[in-house]
Amino acid sequence: MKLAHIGQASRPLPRRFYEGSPERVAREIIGKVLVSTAGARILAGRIVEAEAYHGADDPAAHAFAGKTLRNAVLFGPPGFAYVYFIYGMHFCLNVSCETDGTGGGVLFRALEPLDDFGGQTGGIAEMRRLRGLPDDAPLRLIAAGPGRLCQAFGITRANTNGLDFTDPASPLRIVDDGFQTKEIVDTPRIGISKAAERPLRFYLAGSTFVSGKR
DNA sequence: TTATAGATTGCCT
DNA sequence: GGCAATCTATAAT
Repeated sequence: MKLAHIGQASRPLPRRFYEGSPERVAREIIGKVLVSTAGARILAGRIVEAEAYHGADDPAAHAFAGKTLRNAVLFGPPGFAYVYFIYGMHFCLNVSCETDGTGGGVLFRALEPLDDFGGQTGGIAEMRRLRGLPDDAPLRLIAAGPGRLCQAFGITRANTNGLDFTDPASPLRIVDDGFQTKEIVDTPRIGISKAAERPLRFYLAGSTFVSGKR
């Protein structure tokens, strides 16, 4: 699809949005829209859940042990995609935060699938196909969870790690479509065993697309 | 070199 | 609720 057809809302959030603490970025990214133009259809989803991961002071974070080949993106400039492979079968998507040289990032945990973006429709059918779900599968099964979200967008470490979210030419971007978030809830992070008490998980109050049991 | 835990998901009982 | 799937990073031998 031609980017020009997507319109004003396609302008990616600027670099400065990602500078500073992952905690602030995780909270403020709720309500923004993740957009992929990598495939045949434009895929879009509203970010309804995210978690913050710091560096040296956060034992649960990949950046905690210092910079390695795997987590190098977290220590680079803010606004870049960090994708890792976990449990032998799932990918998880993060965006780097903090200034160049400091480790930290935000994990995308759940999206509300959006069928049309910039006048293009059919995104939800494509996301269901990528997830291997039947045509009548509930919407919330598409991207409620970090692994599901990546599968729905066709995201792998090979095709996404290191992408610049702020580059207008990037196939993956985060945009503000004017959506007003009413209330954002913070809770402890999910699925970790270290520093599990810190309230660094944020989600859109009332959203049925948040991960976890219901 | 071998063992184990992991920012998860889906299927089984 | 329990647990297998299946690869990687890191700890232990």
